[in-house]
Amino acid sequence: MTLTPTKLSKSEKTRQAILEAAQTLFYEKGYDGASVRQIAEAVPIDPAMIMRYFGSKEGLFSAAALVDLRLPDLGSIPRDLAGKGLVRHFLMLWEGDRSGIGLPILLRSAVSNQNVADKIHEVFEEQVVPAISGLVPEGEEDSCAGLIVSQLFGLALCRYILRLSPVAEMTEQEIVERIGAVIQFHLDAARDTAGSNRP
Amino acid sequence: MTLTPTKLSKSEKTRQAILEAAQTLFYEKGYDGASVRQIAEAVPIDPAMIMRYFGSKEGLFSAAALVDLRLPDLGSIPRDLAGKGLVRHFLMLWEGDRSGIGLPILLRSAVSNQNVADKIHEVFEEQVVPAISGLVPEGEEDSCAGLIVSQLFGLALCRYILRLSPVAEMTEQEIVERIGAVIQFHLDAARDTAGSNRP
DNA sequence: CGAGAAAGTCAACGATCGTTGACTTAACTG
DNA sequence: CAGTTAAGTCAACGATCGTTGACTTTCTCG
Repeated sequence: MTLTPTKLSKSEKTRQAILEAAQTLFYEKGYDGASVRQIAEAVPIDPAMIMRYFGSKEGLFSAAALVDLRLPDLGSIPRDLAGKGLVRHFLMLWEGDRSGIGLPILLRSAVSNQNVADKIHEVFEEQVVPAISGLVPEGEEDSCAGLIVSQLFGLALCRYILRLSPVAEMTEQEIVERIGAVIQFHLDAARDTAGSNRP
Repeated sequence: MTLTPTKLSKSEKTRQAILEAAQTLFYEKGYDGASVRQIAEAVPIDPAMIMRYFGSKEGLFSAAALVDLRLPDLGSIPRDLAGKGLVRHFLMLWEGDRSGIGLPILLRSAVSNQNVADKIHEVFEEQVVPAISGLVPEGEEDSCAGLIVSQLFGLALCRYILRLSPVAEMTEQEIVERIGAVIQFHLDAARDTAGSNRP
């Protein structure tokens, strides 16, 4: 057989090892701050292997920072719980297992890298806007989603990146309640203001 | 005289020129992204002069990223206008003249630099918390300030750094109204929840 | 003018970076 | 076992970085 003795071929195993080390370092230090050599040293493997498996540092980053937000169907929960639900889901991307690390990686690197910022635009349009489009009137999805993302990105920035004391030390529950109320506020505001400026 | 023929001594003029070029480039590309050589080329001057005037790249950054938020006295305006006022003032740091560029510079670099993140902590404790401490009950200042800063930093992140379409394209007035309402929401929530979890 | 200080230039240092190609070792196949 | 392919190592490339010290130019003042 050309395939796996136990589960994964040998090359696939090192490929995964590289990917995990890359995710850890890209998450901690961003795209520019994490060097190919440091990632290789963490595996450990020769830096040249990274080029063989992923072509370039950019190729490695693209493979390490895939984002699938797996946003829940907000239509299936009571409308007035959507705010808290979104915050809880968002917190899990940072505090949960490795499967949700894509967005944290992107956010850490987007500030100093326009290509990465563009990737966030894609995630926004393909995953965030559709998820909340059922909750707000037509024509309000974009601006409402933008305002919600502003609050959630600001939360992640202060809590996980800057580690601003009060925000970093709040319990998960406190965050869900106080930020959830704000997200809910945005959702309700979008419903209320709709039509007020229409022909 | 040893001093100025017109207004500034020659050395002070180039010092200012270096500082302005540094602010522009640090703002656009962050601490790591902007090199001493690029800044020197923009002045234009030899890179060695930067070391003579500011000692090191860190010294230049410290001089370029001084932050004085000049927050207004929130006690002198109606309490229910504080939210919008804070947002308006915050937007001016990015869209106003060069005098308010300190925080934008810090924010751009803090994501990939722990030293800069610590500087933001200082600004938070010395300037932000005192400014809003008169508006919320004792014991709530820190958490309330943290939540407000979360929203404002998230706004700056999406509007000026990521340039996320809906947030970047809103008019200043729209932002003031919709984000201002959220800031006001945080302030009111801090007043309401005070005492509910007290001994 | 001429001496001395200030302002500015120049070339080079060691370090790190992403990337490459030649080479060696391990694994699989006939 | 022999031969081919895959997996991994090694040394080096050109580029850029922050920083340094020696040098030259410009200005100031006795």
